[in-house]
Amino acid sequence: MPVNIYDVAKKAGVSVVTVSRVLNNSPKVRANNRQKVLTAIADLDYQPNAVAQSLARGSTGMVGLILPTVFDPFMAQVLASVEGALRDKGMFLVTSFAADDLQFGKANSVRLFRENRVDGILILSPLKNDALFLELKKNNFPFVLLDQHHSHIQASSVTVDNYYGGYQATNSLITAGAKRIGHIFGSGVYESTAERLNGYKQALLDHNIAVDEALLAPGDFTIYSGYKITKEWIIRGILPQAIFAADDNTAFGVIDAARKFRIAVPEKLAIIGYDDHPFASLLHPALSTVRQPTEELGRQGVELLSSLISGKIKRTTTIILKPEIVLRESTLSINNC
Amino acid sequence: MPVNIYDVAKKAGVSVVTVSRVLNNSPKVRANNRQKVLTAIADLDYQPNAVAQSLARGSTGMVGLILPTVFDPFMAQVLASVEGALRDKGMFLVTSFAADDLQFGKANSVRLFRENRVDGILILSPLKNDALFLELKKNNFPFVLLDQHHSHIQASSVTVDNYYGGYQATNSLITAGAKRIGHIFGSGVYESTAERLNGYKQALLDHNIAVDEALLAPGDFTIYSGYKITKEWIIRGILPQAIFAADDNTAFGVIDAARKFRIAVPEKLAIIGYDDHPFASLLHPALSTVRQPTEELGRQGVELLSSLISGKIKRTTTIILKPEIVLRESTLSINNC
DNA sequence: CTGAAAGCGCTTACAG
DNA sequence: CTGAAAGCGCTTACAG
Repeated sequence: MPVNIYDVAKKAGVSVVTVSRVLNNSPKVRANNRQKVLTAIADLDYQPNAVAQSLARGSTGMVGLILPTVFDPFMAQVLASVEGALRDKGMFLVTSFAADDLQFGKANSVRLFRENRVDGILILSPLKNDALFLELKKNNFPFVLLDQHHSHIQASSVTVDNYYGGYQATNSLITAGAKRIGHIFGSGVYESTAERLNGYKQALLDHNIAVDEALLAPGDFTIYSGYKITKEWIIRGILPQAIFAADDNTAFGVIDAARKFRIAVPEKLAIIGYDDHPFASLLHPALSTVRQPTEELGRQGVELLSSLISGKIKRTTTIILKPEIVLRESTLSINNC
Repeated sequence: MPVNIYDVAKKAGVSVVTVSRVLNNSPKVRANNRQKVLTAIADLDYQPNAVAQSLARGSTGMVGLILPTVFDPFMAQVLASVEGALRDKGMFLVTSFAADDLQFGKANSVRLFRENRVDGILILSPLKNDALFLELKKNNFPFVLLDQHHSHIQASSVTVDNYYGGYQATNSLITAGAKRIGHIFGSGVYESTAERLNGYKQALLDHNIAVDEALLAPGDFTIYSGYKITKEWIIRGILPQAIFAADDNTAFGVIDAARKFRIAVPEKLAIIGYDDHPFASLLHPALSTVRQPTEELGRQGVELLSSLISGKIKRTTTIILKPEIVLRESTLSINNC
């Protein structure tokens, strides 16, 4: 039923080879013939079959993105960025939400490359998955890690400097006038958690502020954890003047708790989050935060992967991006008495 | 380099036809031969090439999802649900964020099916795109509309009853004791806006409450629009006792404004939103809302599309799902004086 | 139950 | 500049 390359060739009065050449913009086609082919294509409303092209060429023009979830604004932003970058290249995106089931051999994400459905894979995950990485390496399949670097296994990656982000966030609190600064950090399994924490500590030390273990508490990137810990600090009477929250969700919880106990933000409690959640600038008080370069993360990831696929780059490449501080109402200035 | 079906056949001492049969679980293979093939597959770590299978079979095992954005929790939930449903079927998802550029012939989303990259397409969009629908129809390509129905063009769809949602939301406000109930509706371009509005009006009428045009205001599904309109109502001294917001974003804006003007929620102002945003249950006061059956929307969409692809269903099918009221703090009970 | 042959719709040397 | 032939890696009647 659908028209194929032979129909076009017949209609144009040339061979399929010539049609193929026109399709692929080969320069060595006589102008006259090119025109005949173009006309036939238009008349027949012909569109080449990508599956056949993929088989013949040995590449599909599709890229896989493996990510744990899309309910996190950071993940969603990178996803959108990756899709946009691929679209600009005329490529397609196959998404696989599969943080967990990677261990199974026939996992969706493993099939993705083992069955040659895509030309390369982007892995956006704060968690390491050695089984997947090894499988990729064993098959010599092009892949790039996003927001994660890996020391054990040679792998190209694009990451964001979490130490820098943690340092700058804390620094902005110090600049606002705070001396006692708490930090609610994220889940321990993520590397970013330790890196942001280290940045926090170093910023304090650089300003001769001793690290107070009582003002360090483990959150889990949820509103509730921010709420609970802040409430606890308030009740125990050790609420600091400022809090650096592991992410904006946590920060929203901190604000929620402060409001409940009628503690003025930022006058009595300054807060800075991380990620620049869509709500950060929209709710009151507007939340200061650390914006991650998600657009660039996605774009650079696609560029790097493309180079790996085309073979332009052979060796492992690492790109480190810097996050950006965004100051809003929640860190305006501390009332220091 | 990668091992193919001929390598397996040779190793197993059978023909590729037999290998293919084992791969496709054909019953007519002698147990002995099946075992030899299985062993060879395991030894060689063979995985069939999906591209070649697609070409030979005429189907790819991939489905496309076209959606405008992933930054909306409703969209994100449906996306996740679709991916899960496809995964369960062993199929893959190609995502295309393309609400706008559908008009162009070589748009990413059009190439998706014109180039036979997917077996069917799911369109999740509150906006009509006749050009795309017609193109799909013309090519006789299987597709299902999600959260949208179309009267002009015959198309299968899975939708959610917005009239019912609007009616129930308003009804819950009446039940809570409110008489003067405002409604901040969504963007006019969406059909859901008019449907929810109609549900709102009918609920009022059914309780002998006249519709007050002054308490109807156009929002645009943003926090800001909810904030601005509520503020205006407060300043003009016409703030109603309760507000049905077009979605949770709008509702968050309403709460934000109420807080700013120190109007107690829900005592002085009851609020119900729509969508059950992840934050709805986490911030204080917890927001009452209308939860859409996103999981089922995605699952049913995939099922319907599968039936269309396999040819089990030929004619246009419409499935209408009901949303569910979720009552929380923001509508607890009105202080009616 | 098994396999030789043809076919899916393209692209790519190769020869002219 | 052009096309006949082979090949990409599978599946599917068809004959045995």
